[in-house]
Amino acid sequence: MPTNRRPRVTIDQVAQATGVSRQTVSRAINNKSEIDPETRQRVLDAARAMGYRPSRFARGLVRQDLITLGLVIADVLNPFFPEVTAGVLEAAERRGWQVVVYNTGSEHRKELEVVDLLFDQVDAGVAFLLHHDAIAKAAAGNLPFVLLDKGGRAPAVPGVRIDFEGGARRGLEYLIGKGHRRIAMLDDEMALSGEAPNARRELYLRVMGERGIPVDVGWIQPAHNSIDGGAAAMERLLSAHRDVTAVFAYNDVIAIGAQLRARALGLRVPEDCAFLGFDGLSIGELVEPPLTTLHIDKRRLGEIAVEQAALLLAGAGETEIPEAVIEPQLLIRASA
Amino acid sequence: MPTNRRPRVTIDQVAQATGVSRQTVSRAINNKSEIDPETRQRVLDAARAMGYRPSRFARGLVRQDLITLGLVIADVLNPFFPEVTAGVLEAAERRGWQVVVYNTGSEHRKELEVVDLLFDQVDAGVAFLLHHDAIAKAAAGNLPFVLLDKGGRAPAVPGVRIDFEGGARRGLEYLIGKGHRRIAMLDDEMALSGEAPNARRELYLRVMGERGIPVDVGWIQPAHNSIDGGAAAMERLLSAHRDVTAVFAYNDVIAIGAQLRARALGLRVPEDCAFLGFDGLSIGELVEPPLTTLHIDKRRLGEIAVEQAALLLAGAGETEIPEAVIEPQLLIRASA
DNA sequence: AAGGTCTCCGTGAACGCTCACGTGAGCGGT
DNA sequence: ACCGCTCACGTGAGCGTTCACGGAGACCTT
Repeated sequence: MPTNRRPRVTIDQVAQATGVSRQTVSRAINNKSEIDPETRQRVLDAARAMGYRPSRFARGLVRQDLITLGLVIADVLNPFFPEVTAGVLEAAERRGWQVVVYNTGSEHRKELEVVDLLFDQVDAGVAFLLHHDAIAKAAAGNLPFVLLDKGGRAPAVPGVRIDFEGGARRGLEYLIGKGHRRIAMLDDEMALSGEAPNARRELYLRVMGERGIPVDVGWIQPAHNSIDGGAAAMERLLSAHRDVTAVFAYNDVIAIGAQLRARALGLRVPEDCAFLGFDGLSIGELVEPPLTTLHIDKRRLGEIAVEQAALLLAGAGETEIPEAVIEPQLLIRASA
Repeated sequence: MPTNRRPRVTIDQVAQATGVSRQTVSRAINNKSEIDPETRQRVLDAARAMGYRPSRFARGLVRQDLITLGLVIADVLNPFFPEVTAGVLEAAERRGWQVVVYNTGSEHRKELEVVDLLFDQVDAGVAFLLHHDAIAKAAAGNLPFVLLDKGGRAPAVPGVRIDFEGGARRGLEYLIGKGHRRIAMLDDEMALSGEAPNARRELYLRVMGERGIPVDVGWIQPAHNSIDGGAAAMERLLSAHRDVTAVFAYNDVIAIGAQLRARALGLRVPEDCAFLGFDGLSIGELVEPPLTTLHIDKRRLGEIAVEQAALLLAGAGETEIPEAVIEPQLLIRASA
């Protein structure tokens, strides 16, 4: 259905129509000097009338300074990503780069596809990638490439590491310190299927072990990464283990869904059951009671990644990139 | 601090290093036939070793089919925009377009800047623009250009119109039908400063007039477009007019902030004061009680805009673009 | 009148790639 | 020995710009 493209109007055609050379047209279009004001206007008028627009390809070919950054995220609709995006956009703008955005939904096929695209379309990439082979593929090509959230995995790839271990530990110890013993975990079903080790669940098991608190397997519920997913998981959890006193969620979105459902089912928060999220999304302030969570500076995360990409682009070796770690901070609101 | 860029490795250099012609290198890189498997491997290895990556400019110059869409939004952090973005991204991906995103914060200077950038960097633009001159500038250039949310203003520019009048009327009449008479409005301070006529406020005044309900000027409070802004505006409103029974907000974000603050100040919702938002954001479900609102299909909005851009790109005149209107639907949750 | 400056404009060349060809080597069939 | 075919590869041209020049004329200056 898309009709055939209209043919491109070139600078030469404008030149011919105006009776000048292409260089003069170029001068007019780019607002340069060495051109008679009247001629400039004539050219501009003709250009507009003919629908002329310079080819960014031809331009980019000759002036090598236009940089495009590829930003790969999992889900625009998850509030986590817009915040990272804000950081990336800002840092990129400061450098005069433009940013093209790709959404993968963490689907395996899509991730691989996007990595391929990246090589063709951008000068550097900054990405959330879940699947091993997509990461490997991205790292293998010779495109400056930075991983947002590189878990313990993929040490060879430059990127920002979020210290999930430290964060989860702080959170769990806070819960335990408050006297909780029956602490359930609502895990991301994706992270569960992914090949990457899940730092949050591992830490959960480890800390519980350290404190000598027995963990019932039923306490770990996989949840779809969404409000509804969290709600459904909570309902499953409750039907089997009504006695849990605290819930540690994979992230805020799941935590919020869970807390909402728990309240709908008549539980008091935090008296009957406390909730602890992860990410520090601002929407955590909207629910009642406001969600206690491990806050990640997502904006900074995006900025750092761009800085690293800039270093890579400037010719730094992958080993020269300084390690960057983001430390989640316990943000006590009221749900736990 | 950014070191000097490393020079670009060209196809000819790879060719020379491998002892073949550039065409053969091209065949290897692009996975084409008419090449010996062993040669291909040799070339690929050399390319990787030398850090070769084809120039997207040179490529784009010869094959004319790569399309880049520019998406201009006001604020990534406002949940309204990610939803639109999702629609745009999806529609663009279906067409094999890539999308570059610009954030303006609705700042006048930034809007003008971004419009300039657009002309250089993309093949078509889809934008939220608040300021008149930015819109005019965008429309004047000969870049296929579509306005997301074209208010009654700018009839010459193609774009999607959101029927704020119809929506606001439905919402207001619902409130009035519920018996409310002292209905305040929390308006966007930006839209107030902007030159564009504010359909929501106008409708508010008109409908109130039609129903013979006198409006106190103090009932209209400007609010910064954020949760906190809504909260602050609500507090101002309450300190002057404690007797309002309903609040009609410019959008959900402001409504949520207002409702949160009202509850914090001891008001019961909706008994003491009802709240009506605009946009239909999913975060409206998180607050207590869930926010009643005029729901806009934001995803569809993005999709339609891309469709129109595609039409324009295919050579359709601006007048041939079918009018698209999005109708806000009253979504009754519990806050009103 | 000769020289010098300024203003305005045009001409190759180059950017890095792909496309449409052209070519030579190898091989089987007659 | 010839034709014809396939396979692997190379060559010229062209995509649409900008950059570094070069040059013609107008206008001063001495």
